Amino acid sequence: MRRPTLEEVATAAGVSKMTASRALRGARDVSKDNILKVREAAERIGYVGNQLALSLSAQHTNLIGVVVPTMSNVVFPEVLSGISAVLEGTGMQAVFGLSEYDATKEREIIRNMLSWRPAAMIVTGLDQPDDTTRLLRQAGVPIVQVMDLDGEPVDFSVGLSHTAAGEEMAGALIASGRQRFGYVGSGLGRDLRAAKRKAGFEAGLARTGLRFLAEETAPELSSLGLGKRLTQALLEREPEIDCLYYSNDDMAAGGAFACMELGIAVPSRILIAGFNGLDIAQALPFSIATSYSPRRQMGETAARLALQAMTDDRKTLERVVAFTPRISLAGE
Amino acid sequence: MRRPTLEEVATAAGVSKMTASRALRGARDVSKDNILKVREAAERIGYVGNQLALSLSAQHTNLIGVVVPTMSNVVFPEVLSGISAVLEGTGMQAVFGLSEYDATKEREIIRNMLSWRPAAMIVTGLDQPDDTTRLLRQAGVPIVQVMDLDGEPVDFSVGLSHTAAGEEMAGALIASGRQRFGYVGSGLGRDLRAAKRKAGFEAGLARTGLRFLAEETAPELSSLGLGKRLTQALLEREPEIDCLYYSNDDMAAGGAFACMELGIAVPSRILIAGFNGLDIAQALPFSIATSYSPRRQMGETAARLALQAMTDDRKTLERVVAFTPRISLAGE
DNA sequence: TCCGGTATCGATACCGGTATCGGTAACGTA
DNA sequence: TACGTTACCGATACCGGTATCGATACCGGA
Repeated sequence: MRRPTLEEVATAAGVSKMTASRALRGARDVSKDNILKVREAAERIGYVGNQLALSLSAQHTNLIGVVVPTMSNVVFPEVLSGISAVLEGTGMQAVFGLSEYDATKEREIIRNMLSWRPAAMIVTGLDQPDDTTRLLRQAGVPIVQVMDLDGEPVDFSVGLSHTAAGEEMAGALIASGRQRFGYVGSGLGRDLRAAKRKAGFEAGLARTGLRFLAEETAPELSSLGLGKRLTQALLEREPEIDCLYYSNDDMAAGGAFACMELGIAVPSRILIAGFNGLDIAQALPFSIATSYSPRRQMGETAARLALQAMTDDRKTLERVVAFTPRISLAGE
Repeated sequence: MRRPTLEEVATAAGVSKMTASRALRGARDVSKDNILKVREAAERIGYVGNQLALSLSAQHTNLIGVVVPTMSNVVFPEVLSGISAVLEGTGMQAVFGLSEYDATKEREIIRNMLSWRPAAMIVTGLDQPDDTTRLLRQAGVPIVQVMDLDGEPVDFSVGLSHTAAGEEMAGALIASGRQRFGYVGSGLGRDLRAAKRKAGFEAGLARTGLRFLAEETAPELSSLGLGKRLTQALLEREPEIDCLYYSNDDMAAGGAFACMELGIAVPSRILIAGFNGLDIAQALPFSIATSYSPRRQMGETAARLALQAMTDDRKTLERVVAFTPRISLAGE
């Protein structure tokens, strides 16, 4: 049971394939009579056009390839959401792929996507290995690298500097009087942006001669549960801490829960600082510090940039779109 | 600057297109010498195969279309994650689409995807309008409907009964001694599964002659912040409530935060019940009730089923894969 | 020397659309 | 009547791969 082809629609309508094609596309040079006949025939036999043939013939697709590392951190679904919203109604279609923070897997996904001849690609981060970068460069379509700024983009980058974000958070926390810092992290080594924030934070501490008095990290990806466990472990080892920096808000919220269970006042006794500005950081009944990252907006901007680069002259577009995360210490 | 074609690789290697094709695919009937020459040429000029031509020729693709309503509820990213994991290494590629809980948008996405001739489709829920169902049925490929069971699947359904889940939660809460119930919901009218849970819960209450004493709902999608606001509003109107049922765990956790701020003991004074069994329901420093839904597992099962139905005889496969959510009142 | 088998290669057709271009019919006008 | 214009239609080529099948070269054995 094969799907009906345009040829079959044409036969059913008693016209040629070419006339049927024109009729369905609303092209000119078709009589009203035939338009009706073809539409009716197509409807009747349930014809659905074949993008494979169309795209092969037209030498381009309406596909935009999007690669993100994971879905288990809400920021990426939000980026996808922003991309999807901008593409809505443009006739473009996003194709998603998950790299699981694995460079090899990422390259295979990108190669796979490129074999579909997408009109543009949006990938996460700037830290791809050289062979992946070459692949992207040779694709001959606009490449937008999203989420990060610390590095050199293939074509365009849309994001924020995680190094700077970490450093500024450190500065703000020191300015607020904190002195004994600890770090709780997850998935370092894989999550390069979290690692950049940590490095930036440490640089910020170093400016006033400070450093982390304790660290607790795990290779797993971030989660509330992990943040809670690692925080408990860290506070047991080093109870004198007065400020904890986390790899992100999920971990930080978990840490906040740990403090609640231990009866530790937040933020008076221990200040908890994360990254992202998730919903949870605001809804919590007490304040935790965070940097608001405009995830959805970055997705939207990346998609818009990709669309522009497809049509406009690429040279006239800004190569780098920088966002600055707003730091909040007070939970608002 | 067009991408190089197989023809160009062949010319560069000094062989015919056909030999080049065979060499790159590792097919037989090519000399070792030519294999090397073609591989080298392809590598040198950065050849990437063209899936459009391949799939058009082969009359099938390696695409699996996946449609979910939103990314702003973590359960869907998790389903996607499960699908993606199962497809990993099978050569199949997932293509995602977001319907935003809009039936018209959903139909357009499905039509769009079908025009790419996917090898299977995975869509959310069983409540598509008739024209969408017809579209799916006529596609001639395996259709897996995921997340829900209350309805008749086109081919296969993988999920749980939300009606039953609501009803059972009501029973469990009544059995635990609660009597004055309230409901806090979001996105009803759009989120049909949340509506089913509510209806089931009400049926469960009705069995012992009970009903919701107060409801607070909003058309927006669920979020922690919304759950918090609606809970505050509801408790102001109806402070005598001793149990609140929520459309899901996001909302419930928001409600829990609202109670904390109001100094209301949870669960002793008010029991809070959600749905999904999210991470947050466990990490919270006090217990909230929830039904654990195996989101990732449903995604995995749906993907596996799609793969099987593509190869095996469809008739031998179970049409319905049912999961039963485990209810937890105690936060574990 | 001749023959069958094996290894290797390439010409051709085809997948299902659309661009292109030439053809036909109808009509108005000189 | 002859001709140009307009409206409409369809045959053909092409996009970039692979399946198929026939061709060629080489080898060993009779």
